[in-house]
Amino acid sequence: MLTDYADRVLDVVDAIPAGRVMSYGDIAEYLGEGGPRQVGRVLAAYGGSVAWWRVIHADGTPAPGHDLAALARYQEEGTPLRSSVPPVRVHMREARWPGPDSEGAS
DNA sequence: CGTGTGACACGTA
DNA sequence: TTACGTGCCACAC
Repeated sequence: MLTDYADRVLDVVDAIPAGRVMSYGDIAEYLGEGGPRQVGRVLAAYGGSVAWWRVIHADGTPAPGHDLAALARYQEEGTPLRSSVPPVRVHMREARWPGPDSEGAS
């Protein structure tokens, strides 16, 4: 059963375009509720249905245990990386995505 | 109902 | 740059 909050999180993650990423805190801030822990918990539970690798820490490091899988996606998606080997780090300054709002923004 | 833990973030050393 | 401590919220025990 997907809670309303989980549904919002998954919706935002699914909206992240290839080559772009968002931090847990960014998503929580975009939704305006909960916190980075809640976002992470949702992805850990239902992340299997979304591009969880596009959701990473504020440092640019992917989820622990899946850093290699995420790395493969980044190389495939063309995500700007600062480090191609562990500790895998995404170039947040360039890859950070403002949110779905930027798609229809004037 | 108290304690521990976690796919986090931030400040400071 | 890494390491440590603290605040945050939700959940398992």
